[in-house]
Amino acid sequence: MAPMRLRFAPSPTGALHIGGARTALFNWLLARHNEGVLLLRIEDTDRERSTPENVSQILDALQWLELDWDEGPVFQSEREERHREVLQALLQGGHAYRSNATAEDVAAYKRLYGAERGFRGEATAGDRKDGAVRLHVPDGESTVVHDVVRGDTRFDHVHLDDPVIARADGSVLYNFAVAIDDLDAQITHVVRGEDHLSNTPKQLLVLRAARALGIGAETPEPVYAHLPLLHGPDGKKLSKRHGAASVQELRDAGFLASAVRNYLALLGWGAGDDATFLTTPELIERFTLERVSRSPARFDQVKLRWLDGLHVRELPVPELSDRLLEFLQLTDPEAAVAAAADRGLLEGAVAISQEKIQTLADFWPLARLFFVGVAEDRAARERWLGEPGIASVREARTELATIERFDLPAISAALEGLVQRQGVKPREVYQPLRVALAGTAVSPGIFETIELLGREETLRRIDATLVG
RNA sequence: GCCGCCAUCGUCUAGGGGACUAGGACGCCGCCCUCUCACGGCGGUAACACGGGUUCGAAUCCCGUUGGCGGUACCA
Repeated sequence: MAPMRLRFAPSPTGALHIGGARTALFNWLLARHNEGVLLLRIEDTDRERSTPENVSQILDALQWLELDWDEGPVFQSEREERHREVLQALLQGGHAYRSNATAEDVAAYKRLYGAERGFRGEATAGDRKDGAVRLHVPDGESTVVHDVVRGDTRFDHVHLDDPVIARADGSVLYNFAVAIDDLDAQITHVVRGEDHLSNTPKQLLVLRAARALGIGAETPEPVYAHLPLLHGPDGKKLSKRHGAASVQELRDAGFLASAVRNYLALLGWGAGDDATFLTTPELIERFTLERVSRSPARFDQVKLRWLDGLHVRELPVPELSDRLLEFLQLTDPEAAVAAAADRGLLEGAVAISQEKIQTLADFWPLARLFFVGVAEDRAARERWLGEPGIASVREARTELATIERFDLPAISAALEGLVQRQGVKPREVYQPLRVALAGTAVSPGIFETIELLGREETLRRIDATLVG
């Protein structure tokens, strides 16, 4: 059996949005699940908006998501010659024609014939070469789109305008380019957002006109699958307003790529049982088009945070440390330098912070005390370092200075003993100590923190507190 | 306006005529654990948009209404 051939075809009009990322992911999962081929095609026929910066943004986003492709990237703009060739064939074969009709003409037509009749242009007389190229839509017929997730949808031609497939200057438009490019690339499955469902009959019409002329006649029509759209938490179209709307923003907010893949896969697709935490190999193993749903989903960052926490906890410490370093380099270069200075310390801090963070962004506020010293938090000092707090820290210092081996069991035994002897609540001892060592009221476990800091540094910070 | 798609807890979803007094997850609330923050455990809150059919029986099938979204560009 011929391999499944899929494509992801973003238009570089800005950052890769979450919806686009989801489409890329589904194509990728499908390709990997079926051992097929994934083609990356950049749809840059819109010269105004397609900039090199936008292209690299998309490539960066895919790379970060760890979604690779097997062929391409193919730039649609580089296929101009082929497009003109097929366009000529369509023109000569009588499937398309030049029309001088302007937008105003079309509007006038609709006023005249009512909104239920699609626009049919007049072919420009003689051999004049000006005017846009329109595809001839056969009247009185209809085109049925067979869609794997939606079933059959019939589009009656009466309602369809003869679509403009090329500008007056001969450059082709989206619905033409897509059909020809998919045909030439022998794409077997077109998987994309539902916003393209209404475009599909036009593309099918282009495809069939070309095939009628013998162009790609041996290539079967692709199978279509239109994915439900993604909306913001308010049900409206996803935008910056909703927080992170692009892959870059997700990365900068400290999410793990594996968690983003996991979460995105759950939007419009379900494993069937109640599996929620799914590793990427599991996603590949279980993903099928048949389980894609038809209704739109909302992007909810709260659930993504939860899922990210699960993925953080699954990562081996060395790997999580690498991710953390990458993240800090991106968002806080100074912190990155400090964190990278001592690998052992970094991994120690990561190990005792791992189950307390949900995203990479949560790490530094919790563990900065190991790398850049005591923080300035007035409220924490006032709350915990009053008379009794200071007294308690002084007691703790004596304990910590005298234990033999400065390790976790000894430290916890010493401090627990102190709590018992003083007959106070544990927090009355631990919180002042925490503020003395971290400067803040939040840190990893106090015993673990002290052990990692080491006796010398622990006592030094305590002394600084007692003096100050 | 016209054409089309969609419609189960606040959110993601399971469900595809009787197994549904509708299941799971996130969130939220309460309790437990507890040195902070988290994690974890237990319990709770909460939905079949509405109206007609079809059927012995409908969340599941059909029609309509409403709502949301998409398309209707010499954008993609």
